[in-house]
Amino acid sequence: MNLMIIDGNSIINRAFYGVRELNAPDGTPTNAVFGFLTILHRLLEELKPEALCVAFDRKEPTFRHRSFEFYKAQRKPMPEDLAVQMPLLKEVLDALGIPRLELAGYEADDILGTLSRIAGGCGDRSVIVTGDKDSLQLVDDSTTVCIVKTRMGKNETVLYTPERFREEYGFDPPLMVDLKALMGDSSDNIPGVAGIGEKTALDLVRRYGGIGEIYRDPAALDVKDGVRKKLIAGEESARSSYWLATIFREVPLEKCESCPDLKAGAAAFAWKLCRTPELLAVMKRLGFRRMIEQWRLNDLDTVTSETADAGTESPDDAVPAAQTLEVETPEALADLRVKLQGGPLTAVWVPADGLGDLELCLTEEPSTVYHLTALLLGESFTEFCRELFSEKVPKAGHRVKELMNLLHGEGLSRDGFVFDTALAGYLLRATDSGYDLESLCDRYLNRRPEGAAAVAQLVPVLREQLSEKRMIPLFEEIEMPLCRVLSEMEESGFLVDRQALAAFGEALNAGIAQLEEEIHDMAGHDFNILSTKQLGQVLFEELGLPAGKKTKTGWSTNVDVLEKLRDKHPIADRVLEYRTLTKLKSTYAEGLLKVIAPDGRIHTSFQMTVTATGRLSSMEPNLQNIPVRKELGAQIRTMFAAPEGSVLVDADYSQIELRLLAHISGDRAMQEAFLSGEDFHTVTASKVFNVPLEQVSPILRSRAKAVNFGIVYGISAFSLAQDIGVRPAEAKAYMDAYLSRYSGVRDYMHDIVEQARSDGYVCTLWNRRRDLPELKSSNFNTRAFGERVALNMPIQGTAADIIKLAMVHVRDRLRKEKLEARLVLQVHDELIVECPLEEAETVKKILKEEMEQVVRLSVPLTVEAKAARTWAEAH
DNA sequence: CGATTCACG
DNA sequence: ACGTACGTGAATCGG
Repeated sequence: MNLMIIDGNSIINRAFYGVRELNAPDGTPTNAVFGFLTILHRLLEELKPEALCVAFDRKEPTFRHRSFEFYKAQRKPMPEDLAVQMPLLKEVLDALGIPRLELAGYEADDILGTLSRIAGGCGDRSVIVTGDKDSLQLVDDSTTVCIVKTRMGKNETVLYTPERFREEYGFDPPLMVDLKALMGDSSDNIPGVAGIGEKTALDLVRRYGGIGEIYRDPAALDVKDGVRKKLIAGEESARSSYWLATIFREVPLEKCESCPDLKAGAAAFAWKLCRTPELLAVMKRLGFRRMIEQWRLNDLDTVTSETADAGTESPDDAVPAAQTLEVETPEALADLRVKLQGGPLTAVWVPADGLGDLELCLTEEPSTVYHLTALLLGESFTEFCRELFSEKVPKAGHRVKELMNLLHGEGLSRDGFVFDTALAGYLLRATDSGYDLESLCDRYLNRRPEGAAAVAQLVPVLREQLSEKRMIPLFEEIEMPLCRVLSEMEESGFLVDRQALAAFGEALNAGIAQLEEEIHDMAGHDFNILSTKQLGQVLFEELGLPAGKKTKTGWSTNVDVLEKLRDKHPIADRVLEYRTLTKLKSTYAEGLLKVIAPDGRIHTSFQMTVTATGRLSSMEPNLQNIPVRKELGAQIRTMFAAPEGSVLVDADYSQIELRLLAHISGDRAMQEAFLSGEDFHTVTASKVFNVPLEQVSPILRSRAKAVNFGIVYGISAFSLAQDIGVRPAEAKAYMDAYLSRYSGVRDYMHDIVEQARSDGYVCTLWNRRRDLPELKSSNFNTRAFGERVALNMPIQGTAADIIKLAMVHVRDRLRKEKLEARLVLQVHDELIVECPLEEAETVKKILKEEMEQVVRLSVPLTVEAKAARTWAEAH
């Protein structure tokens, strides 16, 4: 028989840190239980065990086979949010009928070891499921260990048989104990031998075996003298560590509460899923709706007449299921029209395929859905829509900007939208991966009404949460009005010169062909230059060039690496050039040609709910990454133009992020630098390198510029060094000088991280928020990442708030002044307007005014605006 | 479909 | 000892 034994503590721990925050309808955290069950379900599918049990730690000091000192120094206490889920998990396991084993004074490990030993003795096979590698010592012919890892939110499992173990470690599983005795394990408070780390320990065990062999005659070992010394000095510690690392396989399991008769071996734990009403009730209470479907818990296995239809409780749905009313006659339509007139907020749902039919739901009456079909209602439907989609009827929708695009396409107005459920969802949790209606319903309603009813029922919940987080002004004054601005910009599009673009693409071919030939000649054979793998082989194996950085899959061949090879072999330059040309050709020349609409213009779509910082993103195509930095690429921008008789006005904020750093940090020196009107990077260079302003050389200025940007990103000295090509120690000196001259920035960096740690999030000036669970991670890199984000997001995000608000103001001003001018593009700190030649001066003035005056800070915001026929010239 | 590379702010 | 900057989207390769 096949027995699966789960290390309950270890798996629920993994689950807790691996699964995002989740709550039951009553607010109890449930992420760890959810994660545990997800892992369990997957393992049941994969391993199909016939018997099953879960072991838990009970480390009360009634009996200890490990010494008291180490007991005291146990790991940190369990976080509160996890602790409250332990009883929940046990309750769910009981409902599932899965036996639990725990015994005061023993760890789960010991129980796993004992049970697998007993099962093996009865001729049964066991799989131990756990998240840590301690249990690998138990691997033998009848015991496999399944290690569950959480990587990037996904669970991975590795199944260790003795063969698999030997392959990876190079010795037999029982020697795992010896390995730990040598190298120690800080998470388990096992000291090991001082000075011996993983590398040395692995080497010793592979070559000599266990500590018995190693200590038999240390003098005879073929190791460095230093290692021998450490080994000899640490013998006692090694021997006690061995004892500590050994899993105790003689736990008196029969003393466990409700332990079945172990003489039967694995059969004592025979298990299969029983879909009982109790189980269904628990899962419902926890709000695990998807899991109920996944496990088909609604198909109850046991039909019990009394409990099934008692009807005494329905904890899940406080709101009755929505009822759909077909509006089929002009009279019914007229009635509905009257209902809308009092100005109640109306939720609108339009199916993806267009305005053929339509659902409405009054938020005051959230369980009645009105369904209208264009075909059935004919003329009166059009009439009705004209009124519905007007200023007079306040409306809520899901993805309002897209809805506006659709409406505008049908000749209807974009007025009256005051609530977007997707946008609200985004503001509340900017790092989620998507905001489709189903996910929002799962998260905020715990039920899944459809279409208009979903929107109507979400509105009050989302509004309440926005209000609680003080985000209503951000939502109502910036994001909602922006929907319309963006919808208009997408409709406008950006004119491109199709012929010039095509000609440019053609012109690249000659260069590409020539470079391809030269590269193949230098390599001595043909290969695919764009294949990193093949290129790596040619450069580093065949030509024997020094390989630099490695990636997960092989050698890196990126610009940094290739630039270092420039002096070593002429092929490097050719490959860089080849990459440049093919990128311009495929991404820009061909890519953009493909998306020119019949009107000769490119209509990007702006995404409002993608970035974690509050910026917009642009896709299909991305017009926010059109080349500019290098000469050849910048030619693409000459093909973005205004039509005959019109011009483009380009306006961009200068150094908005650094100005925001000066404002937010409150650093006087930095503020004064901006107020002085001097070039900011030059002033910085003068301060950092301690030279008079007029003696700042271009190289010093560019280094200071790199430090300025680095600070905004939360740089390390190492990366700064890499960026500007100096030694890390030198880079560190620059940063120290910078932070002592701008000491307010140093304080800001410290304070914002502290604040983020205690609040769990950071905010912009408009209260746009980003949650930072990374700061609580046990992983150093994850935590360091969280700290950099805490520094950067308020700055990048406030810049996003500012330009978004400016866009709304600019658009309103252009309309109010009855100009033909229209916004066509935003590129993070830059706005582009197309207008008739004669409006150019006015538009320049309006852009500059509206952008600079949108908010008053402790430093001025400055905008440079210029008009020209092409984007290249205007920028 | 994940990884790599490179275009932008 | 770690592993090295924030935020995006598109094209391409290769499993």
